Amino acid sequence: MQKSTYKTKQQDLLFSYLKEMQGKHFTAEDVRSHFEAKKISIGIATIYRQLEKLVAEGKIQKYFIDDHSAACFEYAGENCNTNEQHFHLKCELCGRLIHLECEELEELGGHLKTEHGFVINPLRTVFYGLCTDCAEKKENEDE
Amino acid sequence: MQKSTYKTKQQDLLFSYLKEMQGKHFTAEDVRSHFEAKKISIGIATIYRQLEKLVAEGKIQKYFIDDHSAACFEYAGENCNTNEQHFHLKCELCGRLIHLECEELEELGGHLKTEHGFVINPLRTVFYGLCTDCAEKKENEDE
DNA sequence: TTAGATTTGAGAATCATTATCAAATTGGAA
DNA sequence: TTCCAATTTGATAATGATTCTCAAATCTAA
Repeated sequence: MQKSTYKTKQQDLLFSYLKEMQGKHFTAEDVRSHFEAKKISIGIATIYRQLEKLVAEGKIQKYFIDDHSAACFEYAGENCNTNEQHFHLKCELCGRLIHLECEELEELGGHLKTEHGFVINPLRTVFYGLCTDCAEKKENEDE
Repeated sequence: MQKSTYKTKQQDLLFSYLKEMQGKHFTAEDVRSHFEAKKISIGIATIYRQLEKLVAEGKIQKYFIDDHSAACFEYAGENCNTNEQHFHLKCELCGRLIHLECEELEELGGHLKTEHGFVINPLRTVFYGLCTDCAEKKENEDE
C-alpha cells in the first residue's frame, strides 16, 4: 500500500475542521456547508474521499446513527491512542457517543478469538442501544 | 392505528418465503429475485411495504449489516422467543456473516446494563472483524 | 353485485455516496 | 527555476436502495 506523499490545501482545510469539531460528530454535508459558509470551495467528492481515507487510517471514526441517513464521522483527537482498545457505545435515541474502556469488554475480544476464531475490530465495531438517561426515559414512558 | 384486515396473495407469498428462509438473512432484492425465478411477479414496492409492516409488527427483524448496502431481514419463526438474542459477526474481508448465540455474549448485555447503564440492542449491533479463515490468511500474508 | 376501503405495482423521485476523467496541483529531479 | 510524472481535485454522471405517486386491481362485508 503506497503511502500518500502529496499534501493539498484541501487536506489541510479538512484537518482544521476536524480539530474544530473534535469530539463532535458531523456528516460529509456538514463539512461542505461549513466551507461554503466561509466561501471556501471544496468539492463534495474530495470531502468523501478524504474522510474515507482518514477512516481507513484510523484517524477518524465513522458511525451510522440513523438507519439510512448520512454517515457520521468523528475525530477523537491526536493523543487518542488507537491501540488502547476502547469500544464505542452509541445511543440510538439521543445519539450520544460513549467511549468505553473496560477490562470485561476487552475480554470480549479474547473470548471471540479463542472460542469463535473471530478477531474483532474495535475501531469499526459500535454497540448500539440506549444510554442510561434514555433507557430511564423510555422506562418511564412505558409505564 | 388501524389494523389491516385485507389479506392478499402477495402477503401469503411473502409469508411462505419467510418460512422457507427461517433463520436466514435476506434482503428485499432476495425476495424479488426468488419470486422472479419462479415466474411469480411481485412489485418491489409491495415487498418493501410488507417487510416494513412485518418489522413494525415485530414478526421479522431488520438488520443493517453493511454500512450503506441493503437492509437485511430475518424471520426468527413463530415460536422463536425474540428475547433469545443472538449477535452478528461480520467479516470485514470476505463479508461473511456469522450468527452467534453464546452465553458469554449474552452476559455482555448484562454487564453493560449493570456496570455502564447501557442497554444494548443486538438487533442493531454488529461486531466487525476477521473470521477464522480470513484471520489465518492475513497472518500468513503478514509473515 | 355493489361500494367503499385497501393494496398493488410500474415508474418516477430521492438522496447519500461513488465513479469518471480531464484539469489542476504537487514535489522531486534536472 | 523548470519540467514532468504522479497524485489529487471537482463538476457531473452514475449508482443503488428505498420511498413516493396514483391509477388500476383486489378485497371484504353488506
